[in-house]
Amino acid sequence: MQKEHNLSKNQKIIFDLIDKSRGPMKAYSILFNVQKKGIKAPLQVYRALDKLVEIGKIHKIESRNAFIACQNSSCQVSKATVFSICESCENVSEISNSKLSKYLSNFSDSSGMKYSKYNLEFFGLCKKCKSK
Amino acid sequence: MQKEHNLSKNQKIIFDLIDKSRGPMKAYSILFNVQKKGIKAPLQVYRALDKLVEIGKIHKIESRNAFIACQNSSCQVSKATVFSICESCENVSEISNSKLSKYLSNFSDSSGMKYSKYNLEFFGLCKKCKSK
DNA sequence: TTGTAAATGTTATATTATTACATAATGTTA
DNA sequence: TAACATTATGTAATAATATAACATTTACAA
Ligand SMILES: [Zn+2]
Ligand SMILES: [Zn+2]
Ligand SMILES: [Zn+2]
Ligand SMILES: [Zn+2]
Repeated sequence: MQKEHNLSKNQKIIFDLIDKSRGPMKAYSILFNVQKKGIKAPLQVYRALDKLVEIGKIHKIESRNAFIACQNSSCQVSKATVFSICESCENVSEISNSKLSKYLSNFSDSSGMKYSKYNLEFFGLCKKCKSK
Repeated sequence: MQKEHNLSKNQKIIFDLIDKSRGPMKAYSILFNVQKKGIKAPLQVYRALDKLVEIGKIHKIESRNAFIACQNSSCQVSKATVFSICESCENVSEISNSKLSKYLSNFSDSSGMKYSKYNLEFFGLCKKCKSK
């Protein structure tokens, strides 16, 4: 049961844009695309992005400084994320592999650290790009 | 057997600084610290960083836009990295766990993607910060 | 309805990273 | 050694990413 978050006006505009986009979007590209809807300043974009990340509707692809809609309906928060990134065409997908997730969520080592969150990015060539 | 890379002047200055530092360093903090050694421009720093990452002497902590010396003598290139990051004190360590590395290096899914690289960042509280 | 938290609007600025172009050092091969 | 290619450097300008500070408004619960 996923908590229903009532997105605010700006949050909804920005989420819809990212959700419809084919790939990850960068903050200033988002800004450019929503200016006709009245969102004029970077900060308005970043605030919405922060909130959307916080509630798990989108994730940040750290190595790309870009944002993608959650492709995994069970992600309530962005605290256990795995992505595959094609280094040629820059296509990004969210991987949901329960065995991998379980393995990572249960990971612990001798450092005494308590891990509450992780982000994993796999890089390589997608099917299309491999065959070129 | 690790290939010996003869670092250039700037590469050496910047690697030594990062290597001596207690934690990850940011590019402009590096710049500030090496100005007395004649490195005056951001680009000089970024070029050295790029090279050092390429040969695996340092790694980039993507979520922090910061750079850390490789703590794992067998890392010849930055292509299979795992870090633990304390969200309170920002302490970062490179995790070298052969079981985990093997698991991740062998990971494949049904997407048809061939993975050649990964970066995993674990977040949590370190021992010290937990007990505060 | 009053208080509080969340969201918005706006301007300015900080931080991170790259482009473009010129020159110098290094290493390889003929 | 001469010629060539590769790698590294220097410098200036600018692009791209992200936050600080402050004023106001909206949503919503006590
Ligand atoms: Zn997700
Ligand atoms: Zn591809
Ligand atoms: Zn390493
Ligand atoms: Zn800590």
